[in-house]
Amino acid sequence: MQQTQRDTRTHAHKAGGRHDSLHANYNSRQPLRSSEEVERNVPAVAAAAAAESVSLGHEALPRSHMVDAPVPRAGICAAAGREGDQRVSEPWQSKILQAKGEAAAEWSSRAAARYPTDSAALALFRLLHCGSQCKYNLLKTIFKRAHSHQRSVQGDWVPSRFCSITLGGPEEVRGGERGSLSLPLAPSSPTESRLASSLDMNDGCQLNRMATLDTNNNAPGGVISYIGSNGSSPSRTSPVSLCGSDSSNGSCQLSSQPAFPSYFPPSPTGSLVQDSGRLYGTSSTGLRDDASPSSSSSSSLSSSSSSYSSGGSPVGLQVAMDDGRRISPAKSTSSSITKLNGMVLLCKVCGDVASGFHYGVHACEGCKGFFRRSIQQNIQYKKCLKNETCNIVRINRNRCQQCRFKKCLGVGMSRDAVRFGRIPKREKQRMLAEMQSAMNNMANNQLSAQCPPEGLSTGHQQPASPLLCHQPQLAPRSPQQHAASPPQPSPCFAQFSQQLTPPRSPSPGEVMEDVISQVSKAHKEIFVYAHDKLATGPLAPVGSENSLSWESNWLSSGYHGNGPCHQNDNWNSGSAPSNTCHQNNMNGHRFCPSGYPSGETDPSVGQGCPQQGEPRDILLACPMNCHPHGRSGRTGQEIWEDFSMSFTPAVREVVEFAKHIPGFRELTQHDQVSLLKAGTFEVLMVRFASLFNVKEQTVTFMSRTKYSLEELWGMGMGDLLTSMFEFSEKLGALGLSEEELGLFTAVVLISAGGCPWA
DNA sequence: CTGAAAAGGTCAGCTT
DNA sequence: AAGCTGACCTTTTCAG
Repeated sequence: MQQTQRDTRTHAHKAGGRHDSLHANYNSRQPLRSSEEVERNVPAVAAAAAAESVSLGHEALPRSHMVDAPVPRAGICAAAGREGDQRVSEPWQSKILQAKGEAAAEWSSRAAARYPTDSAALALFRLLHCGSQCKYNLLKTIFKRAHSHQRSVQGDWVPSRFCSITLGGPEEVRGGERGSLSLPLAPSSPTESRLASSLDMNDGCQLNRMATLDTNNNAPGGVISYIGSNGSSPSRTSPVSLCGSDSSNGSCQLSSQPAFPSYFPPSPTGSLVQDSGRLYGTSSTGLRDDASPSSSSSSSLSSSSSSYSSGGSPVGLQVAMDDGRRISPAKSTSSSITKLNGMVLLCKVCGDVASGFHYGVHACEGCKGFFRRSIQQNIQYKKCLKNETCNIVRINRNRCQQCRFKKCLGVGMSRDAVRFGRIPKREKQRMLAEMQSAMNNMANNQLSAQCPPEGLSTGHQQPASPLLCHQPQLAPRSPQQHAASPPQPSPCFAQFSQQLTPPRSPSPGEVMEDVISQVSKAHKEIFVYAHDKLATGPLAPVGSENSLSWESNWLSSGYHGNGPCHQNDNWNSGSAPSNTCHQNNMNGHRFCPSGYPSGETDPSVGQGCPQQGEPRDILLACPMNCHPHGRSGRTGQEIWEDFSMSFTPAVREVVEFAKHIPGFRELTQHDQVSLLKAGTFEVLMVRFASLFNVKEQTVTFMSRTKYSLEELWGMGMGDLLTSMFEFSEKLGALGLSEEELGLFTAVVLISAGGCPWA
């Protein structure tokens, strides 16, 4: 059959050229792009727009909404079977729950009305709002993706959420064939994960620079290899060079890039590039205006880069350095090597020399062809004999097709790039215009049927559509533009349109895979410390290299001991918070308490926040806080500022992550804020779990200081401390992969504030 | 218009 | 012998 197809294609090609072939180019498929088809993709596009804009960012989600508001009883409290913080006001709880109910109802009805066929967004809607069974199935899916190490999912764990995560008991369930695009796969084994984690530090887009490619080759050039699960795939997709021995050649040129990756493969989350640039006060250098992969792979990645004739395997490969040295390319002259600052980029799938940026990742010709054939011919590969744990490297990449394909998807190769090919820019704009128009119409219809969404305390005019309201983050547009012209596609938006859900009706499995893909990818890329701490199976020992890398990420991503280095940070723009009562709210969870030495009363209770001049009494026992005891010479307000700012990046990441959950941005801002208010703390609890060393009964803070249980009790950490230890133990015992943790986090966030399983 | 980059196509050689 | 791989090639798109 495959041969038949192949022959057909070949014949067609020979007879009438590529445009007559089965896989004719995009132009021949243009008729498929009807407005309805486009509209079906609106959720995905909206997600892209969400990625692009940051309406729920700083302006739209002021501190008063994010932190000051009392958070409903955290699921974490229930994690240990304890009562939640009774100080959380009932009115707030009911408000949140009501908001959630409204959100869910509206969400579901809206989704059902708009998208009669499954879309990525709808799939998640359904999963999260169609009832307990669906939720249960989702979580089963998560755990079916568990890897070969032992774990268990107790049958009744879902209803009580965290508290039901149990220890022990093997469950050997492997997921089926993956069908997602840009799906970051988890490392194939905990050992590999930990290894990768230990390597993949700081910038999350670590590259392994091998000084030489060939022991016989003294070329000082290097290879940029992606370090990942299998030693060749990255935890991130961003190639950032490390300083090498030939640093004079600019191998450190990228060292000024933010720790938060400034380069992502084309995907919805490609917007992170821009967002991160804004958030972390650094300019994004990885993308040109349209964020096309080409630019990211070559144009910007390596201003000094060049493609030159070479090819072949790393063995014997001759590397041309920037100084022009070139040593006898081993193979033909048509295959090129992708270089970055004089170093060779390797295939993310197998570690071979990458020939370019193919389907969203740097890949070799072999993997490119393999992936293309897999998609074009929809090949169902034989099941892996090794439980899908094959390590895909150059020398054995042909041994297991299933694992190779899985790896291709895992490192971010896009199915849609194969399906659609390259989409002309004008076509992207046309599609965007149609989508925008559709969104406008829907928004108008909604507005006519309901009251305008509750405005946030931003002072901005509330746009009708979440999609539209995100535009202010982009270049200002004239009223005429708003009224008449379709919006100029934002860079990442435009890029994402190239990877839309295909016009055909995807199978439910594919839809789910796409949703999972988006969520897990967002989780992987947004939470800068996700992959090296939490996603690698059992929790890494606190204080280990991993935990330091986690902290390094935080530190390098904008936070420093002396305060944040963010720019355009409207939450914590460097000014002293006029109202720091959010700490008291956090204190309500007794996790980040304003602890006071025993015998002293907490002056902040009922009186607002500590005033200047009383720093000696302030204890902020939160892992995020580098200086829980404060520092000499600092006023109480400054200490609170420190603490506030140390928390900001974490909260921001949660918000960013939420925006990347398919369909989340379809909610009204009110609902989004409600969910975030309810869920941010819970998500952070999940993330903090890795800082709790159950065995040693210690917690490692941002300051890299390890505190014992007794010390923490002394700081005023309450019952939540115990709960967190229990939760950390249970969560860690699951050994969730990064992908699983991402899905879990999404569920926690969207289900926050109450039991979602009821 | 041109060059670069990324897409799809081809087919000799390899593996099963 | 059939199927697969991947190096090489052609085509298409886009930025300058």
